[in-house]
Amino acid sequence: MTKQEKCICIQLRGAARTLTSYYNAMLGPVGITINQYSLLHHLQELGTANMSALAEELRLDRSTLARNIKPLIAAELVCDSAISGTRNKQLQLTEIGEQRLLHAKKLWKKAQLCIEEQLGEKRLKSLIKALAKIETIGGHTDDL
Amino acid sequence: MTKQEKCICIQLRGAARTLTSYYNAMLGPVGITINQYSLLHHLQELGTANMSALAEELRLDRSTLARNIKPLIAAELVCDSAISGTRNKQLQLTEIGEQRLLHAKKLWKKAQLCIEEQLGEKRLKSLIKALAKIETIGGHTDDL
DNA sequence: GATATTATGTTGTATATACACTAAAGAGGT
DNA sequence: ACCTCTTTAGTGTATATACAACATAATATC
Repeated sequence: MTKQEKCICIQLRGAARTLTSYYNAMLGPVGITINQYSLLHHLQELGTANMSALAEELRLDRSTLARNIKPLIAAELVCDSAISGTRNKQLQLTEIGEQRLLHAKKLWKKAQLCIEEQLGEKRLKSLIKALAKIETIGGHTDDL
Repeated sequence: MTKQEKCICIQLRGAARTLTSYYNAMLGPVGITINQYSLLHHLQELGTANMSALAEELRLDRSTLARNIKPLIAAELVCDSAISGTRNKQLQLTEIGEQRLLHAKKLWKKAQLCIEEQLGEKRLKSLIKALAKIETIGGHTDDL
């Protein structure tokens, strides 16, 4: 083997798809995706947040968040408790959202542990480090 | 540090987004995305292929490929040389497609090398291995 | 207080992705 | 030739993602 001829980006994207599919399958019984899980989880951490704050927390574009949050609001897992007439939203989990997240956490943990085992401690550590390094490319070195 | 509390899947997705954005920026001058680059590249390798074969090569759903290939056909980088009335497509690069890919390859190489350098040989190798391991999860152990 | 600037959220457009379904072409068996 | 089963491509729907543009609210500046 001479060089790494295959595109690192494409390989990374492929692995992300595969892993997403795995987590989604594990979360199937709760009826949310891993992406939605992440959104709910971060919102719970924040307690309350407007779109901008939540988007920043999730490292997503505001417009992306606006679209991702729609099905969650429709399913009443998230609500906006802002006073009418104000532009600044007050997003938070609903009761149903809290319960759903609680349930999801168990399944998430199972999935996470399973992947950790499959990878092994050493490979996991180096993976996390490599991913962190990649995140520093092309800009945002702001937080942390 | 006790455990890996952050979701591996979400971290992987984030890194994939970041890296995609980087490759896309590098490919900007050619006017194609890294995803489209991958499509063109694989199609060139195959020479000629129908949708199913190309989708399998790319590890994508046929319907995904159908959508991804549309802008490339519209831009006349890819064409279908099948006889009219036949269902089986004969996809291949056009002249423009070949030229564009040739140009893109140079920029891709630059991006790839830059990332390889940033990661370092050791981290790169372990990353590739971890990604390969992840790809074996949840199914397709068919090829290789 | 009026105006200029910024923050905030949404919409339009485009790519990326998959599952379920449909339509139609091909292949085989009788 | 006719019928069946499979292959092949495309559509509908849904999520995920970002950039550009916009409208309006909030804030700062004068």
